[in-house]
Amino acid sequence: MPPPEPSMPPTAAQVRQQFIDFFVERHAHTFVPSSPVVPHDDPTLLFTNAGMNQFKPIFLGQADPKSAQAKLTRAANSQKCIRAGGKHNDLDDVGKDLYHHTFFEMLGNWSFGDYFKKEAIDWAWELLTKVWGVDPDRLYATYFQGDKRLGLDPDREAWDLWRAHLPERRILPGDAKDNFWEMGDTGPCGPCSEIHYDGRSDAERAQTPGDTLVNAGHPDVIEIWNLVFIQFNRVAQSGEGALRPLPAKHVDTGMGLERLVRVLQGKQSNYDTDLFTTLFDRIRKVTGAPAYTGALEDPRDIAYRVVADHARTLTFAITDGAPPSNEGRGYVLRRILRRAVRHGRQHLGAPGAFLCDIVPTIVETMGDAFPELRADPQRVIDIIREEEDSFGRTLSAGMQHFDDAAQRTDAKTVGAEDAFKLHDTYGFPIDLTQIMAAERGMTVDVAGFERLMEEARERSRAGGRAGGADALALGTDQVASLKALGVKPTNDSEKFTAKPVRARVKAIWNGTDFDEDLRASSVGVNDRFGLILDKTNHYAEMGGQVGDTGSITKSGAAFIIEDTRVFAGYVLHTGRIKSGALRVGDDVVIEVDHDRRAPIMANHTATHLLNHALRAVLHESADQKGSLVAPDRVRFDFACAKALTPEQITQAEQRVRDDIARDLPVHAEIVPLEQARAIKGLRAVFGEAYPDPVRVVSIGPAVPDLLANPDNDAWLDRSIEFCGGTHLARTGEAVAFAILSEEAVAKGVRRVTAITGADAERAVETGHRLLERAKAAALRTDEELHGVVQDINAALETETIPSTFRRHVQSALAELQERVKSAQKQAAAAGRDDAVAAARALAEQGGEGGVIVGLIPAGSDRQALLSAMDAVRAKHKDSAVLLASPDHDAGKVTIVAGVPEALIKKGLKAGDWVREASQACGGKGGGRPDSAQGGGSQPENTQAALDAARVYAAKIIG
RNA sequence: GGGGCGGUAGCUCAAUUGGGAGAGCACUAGCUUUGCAAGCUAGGGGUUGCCGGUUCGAUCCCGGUCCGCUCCA
Repeated sequence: MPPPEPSMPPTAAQVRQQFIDFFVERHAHTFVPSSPVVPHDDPTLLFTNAGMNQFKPIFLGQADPKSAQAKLTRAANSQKCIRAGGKHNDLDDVGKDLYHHTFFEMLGNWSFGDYFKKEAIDWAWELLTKVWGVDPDRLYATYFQGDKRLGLDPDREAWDLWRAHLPERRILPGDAKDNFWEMGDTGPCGPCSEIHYDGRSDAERAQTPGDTLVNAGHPDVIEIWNLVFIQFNRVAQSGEGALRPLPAKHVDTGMGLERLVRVLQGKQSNYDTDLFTTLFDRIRKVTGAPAYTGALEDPRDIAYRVVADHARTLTFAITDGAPPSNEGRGYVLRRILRRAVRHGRQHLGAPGAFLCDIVPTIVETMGDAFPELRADPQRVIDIIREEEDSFGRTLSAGMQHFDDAAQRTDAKTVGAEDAFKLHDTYGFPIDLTQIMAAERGMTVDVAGFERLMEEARERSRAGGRAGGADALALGTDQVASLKALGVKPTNDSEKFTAKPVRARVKAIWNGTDFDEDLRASSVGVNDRFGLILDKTNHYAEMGGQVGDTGSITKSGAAFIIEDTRVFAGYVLHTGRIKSGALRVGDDVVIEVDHDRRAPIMANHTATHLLNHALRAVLHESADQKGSLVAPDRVRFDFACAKALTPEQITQAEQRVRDDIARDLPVHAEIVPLEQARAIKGLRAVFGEAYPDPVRVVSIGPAVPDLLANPDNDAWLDRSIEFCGGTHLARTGEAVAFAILSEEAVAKGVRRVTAITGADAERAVETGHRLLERAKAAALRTDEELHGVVQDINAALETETIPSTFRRHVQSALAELQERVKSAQKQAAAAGRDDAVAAARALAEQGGEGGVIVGLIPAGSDRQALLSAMDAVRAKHKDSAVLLASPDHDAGKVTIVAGVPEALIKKGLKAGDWVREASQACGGKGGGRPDSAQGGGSQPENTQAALDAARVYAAKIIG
């Protein structure tokens, strides 16, 4: 590899490749592709934030000896990293300076018990100065100076090794904070050595020596490479941890690509390298903003940096399976997206959605290094566009609320309540509210806002703790005392057969202490206890399958098991003692409730078939997001952006039915994880950590056949999953299957609820019956139809029926509903005509003294009565009108009244008038002075009400 | 898991002690205009998400439920 021409600095893509080639070709490393930015098997991490993340199991000594990973001795790659929202959070700094990123690449090389300090240092020096031609006079190295308090010696070894390349004055000591690396409170750790680069001008360098600026926050004197030498293991000991030398010493290095490229391209800013300039061009195009000028404080240039950085973060995160959402890491991503959108709209003048249009450029420029970007860029674009649109809507709603709030207060401060509401309800970050306030010369009550935030947090926490259902859970302390008592983890191998088992009582847990005995006579009937036996046939709640119920008996004593759970290997049977007494050491018989277990098994097998069917009908990406396998139903959550179409539901349902009809055998076998993972089409829950060896449940093909030929495409057509649950022997035992509903549970996650067996058969039958009723209803008369439709609707609400039937019944009903509606409308119109006709007749009789009171037959149709009143008042504009209509069927009287301005002045208010009349027929009423309504419950007293109205009006008007 | 907000015409949204469901745009028809993102007039379009309760009367109040947004854990 010849050094590049000085006049032609390498591109970022070349730098990345040269780094990898250097270690792979020249020093026999294995290229291990970057792991996803979303760590799948490390719940402690929000995002992958360092190159070593995927190698953590090796450092921790937890890698499966049979795995490919365990065979690695040297590795190198460029790892995608995101630092946002977690412990390392650079989100707030992005844009404000020239070198922070939420997304960046970490070049790294690793030794796993292979080479150590000498090679790491020599190779780093070789690559930087020989391959890339970095000026050696600008380089500095640091080494660990030791820490007496921690009992650590200086890293003389590193110092000596650096002396081969650098003069003494450029090898600088560093304290434990900078130069001793630890993963956590315990575990592997060791000193590290950093390489710094002085990028200042020659004049500046002559004036101030670089060694005073290393690790001093100077923007041009920067750390570029960190070499970590993992040589100790910190073990927990009373008081403080002690360091033990590791038998296998490791090297873990990390070099930020963006910084390195900046150095190699001779730029003052990471954002001036070709990693970003192409993005800036694109941003300029899609926003129409003036070109990026590289200024530190210009809001427009800040916006450029924010948008470019965030677009990279979002593109990679979504590609790796983490879309923006309303919780967890998805929520961090949503906030990143909104920050970018705000900057783009506010400072770059972006018209509408624009972030999504940057994605293709990222795919283009980085797709070679990260081929996963090319898999489905349109999906990424769609997700971002949808988020942008949805944020736009929230934004305009919030703007409106802000305007109201700003107008409401004459002071110069936006109140804490308003600021909080904007945050809490409209998702306005407090800084956005502050910016908008500043634009109007106002400030925000931030202290009050923080107070309200704290209160809200407190409420949330309090809510999370509610519920005492976990009173019988075993915590770490209880597990420890069980161990101290010599109780061994429960042998639950019989859970798959569920045959009765003879066992011995090992512990009795009352929620507070472990008891020696449990007597029915001395405890309340509702008191619950937890029993631990030496062995069990009960399945403990796990993997979505609910725990078994059953009984524990010996002669003269019976314990009812209401639930089964497992804590650290101890299977806890919780429930109540029904009779007699049980003691620790008793020999008992434990039996599973088969009537409940049988449908659970059917439902679990059906869940697997459903999982497979959904993937076949929808898409590979319809990953399982969770499930509940209960005796009465199956709940299956999976990733899916849109609601399923009725056809898709029907297809998925039919596929499961077909598999049941085929009566396929269900195989389950425990096999090595590595081998199992190779099976084509195997289904594993994303993000779940599986044991090794792992249990494979295969519906159809036998497990040995799978292992013998793991690449066989035929396996794609079968359900093969990692699963520890209980299953049928053959699919035919499930008998029937029906999908009851399909709904959204969160953005991008849908839920299907289904049933099997006799329940499913019944549901189908009920569906048929309702559909028949809906069809038959079409023959009814308009008058009858209303009631019939209501009845079927009510049945639809309460009955359990498959969703396909539900949909058909609903659409049949919708048609009938239209008929009911038009019939009702017609009847109402006819009633109104009659009422108006009667009103005209009444009007002909003339107004006696400006007051017209009369009975109109309009049933309880208030509208008709009001129309009638309008008809009367059209003839007698100056008269006060009160009309009443009895409805003998409903047992009600409806009254309306209207009074002209002149008579209101005389004291006749419509509200009072109506009230007077209503009281005479057992009711109440009220309204405005010019118009009021009322009614009563005694239609036989309608005449009395009218009389009362006449008397009252006469009295007031005189 | 807990909290806040919303759901009204095809679309965007109004509607205060609970008292006759509206506007703009879109749609249909007629008129007008040489042409125009036109103008005028009339009209159609609503289970106020759904279920229940309180009430003489509920878009409005209460309870439940579904959907969407949002904050927190």
